Amino acid sequence: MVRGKIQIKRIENLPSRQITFSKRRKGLLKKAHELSVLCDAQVAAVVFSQKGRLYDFSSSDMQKMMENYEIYRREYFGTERLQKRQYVQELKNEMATMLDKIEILQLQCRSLMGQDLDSCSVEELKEITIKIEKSLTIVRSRKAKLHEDTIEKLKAEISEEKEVLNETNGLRKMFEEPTLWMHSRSVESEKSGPSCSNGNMNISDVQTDLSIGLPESRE
Amino acid sequence: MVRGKIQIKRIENLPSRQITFSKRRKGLLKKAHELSVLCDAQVAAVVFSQKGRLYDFSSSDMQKMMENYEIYRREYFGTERLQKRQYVQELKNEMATMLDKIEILQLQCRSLMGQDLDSCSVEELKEITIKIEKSLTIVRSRKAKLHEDTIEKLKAEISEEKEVLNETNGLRKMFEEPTLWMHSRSVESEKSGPSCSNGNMNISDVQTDLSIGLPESRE
DNA sequence: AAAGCTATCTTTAGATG
DNA sequence: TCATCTAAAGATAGCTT
Repeated sequence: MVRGKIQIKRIENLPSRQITFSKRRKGLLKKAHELSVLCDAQVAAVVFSQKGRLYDFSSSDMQKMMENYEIYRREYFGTERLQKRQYVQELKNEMATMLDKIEILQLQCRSLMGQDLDSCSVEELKEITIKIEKSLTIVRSRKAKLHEDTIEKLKAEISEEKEVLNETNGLRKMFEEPTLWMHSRSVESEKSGPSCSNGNMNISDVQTDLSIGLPESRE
Repeated sequence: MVRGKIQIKRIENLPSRQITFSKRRKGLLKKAHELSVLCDAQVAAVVFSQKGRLYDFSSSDMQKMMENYEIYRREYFGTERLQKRQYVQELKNEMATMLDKIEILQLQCRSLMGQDLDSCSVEELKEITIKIEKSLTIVRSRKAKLHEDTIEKLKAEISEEKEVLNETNGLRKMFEEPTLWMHSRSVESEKSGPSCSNGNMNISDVQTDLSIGLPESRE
């Protein structure tokens, strides 16, 4: 029996829920009917079960009811149906604009592709020629730029490889002819600047001489 | 107090009816809410007072609810509104197609005008170049054709003028050196035939000699 | 007019058939 | 699944404030 009052939250037990649905649904529609009769009011109630079955009550024609609803909403919350008509109109306007745009673009494209020239005057043809030549210039310069970039990259790669090679050679020399390498190395570092991350520190700044005698000031 | 159970029929007493309306209306909407929560169902209730005031409850979007209702009932209802919605959908689809078209055309135009090339590979640039060069060829040949036509026309005009000039010169000569002219003219007319609109009548056919004496037959 | 009271009616949760 | 039962919960008619 009904011991405590139930809380209004989803009934998890499916059979219970179905039973309750059936009972309360019937109750709701009955109440709707009673309200409509007692108070001479327009009442509609619509219920969909979870399975999508429809149960409804309407004191008058449901369609009229819904139209009234929309009219009411239009007055208070903006002009839903009116807006819909305006909306359709706007869509159509937009489409007209788009059609124009498409036509213009198509003409432009065609003229750029040398189509539909029959109606063009010499002057117009000149203009088109100039346009196309400009495009050609732009595309060619872009292509040239790409080629240059590629060449630059390749050059960079090659010089890098050379450097690695030089270093390897240098190392080999260092072992094969130590004195000669030291000399060439110091000359090279004068040209290309410091190569250490430390900046001011340079191989040639490091005193590698062996001095014997009294200390002297270094500069 | 509540003596006997009430009968479900219109309450004639206005204040009573209004009070009952207020109370039962609240009750109905509450029940609708409870049903929707307890049974996880879609529930909507709409109530219009006699004065036309609206009170409603909907477990989900009322608009959707009504759409569902219409879909469910479309066998019984006319399909007017549904069709309208489909129409809007169709318009939207068409617009989407048009937008795509515009985009494609714009890209085409831009590429033909040498814009937006940053993302193009050398291969693509080559293709574009070829396209543009083709266009240029077409436009130039069209221009050349127009020029040729113009030249043709001018030539024709000139030769016509020349003819007129010749004729004028001829007339002048006729007056300046009649005999000489008559000779050359008759020779010429043998070649080119009659030039008068009258056909068989020719200037040289007109007897301009002054003859004195008896008439003689002419041939 | 709106809000509260309360006796009584109505609904309905849970059980049972 | 479905109807029926039952008592608590809930709704509310008529009243009061």
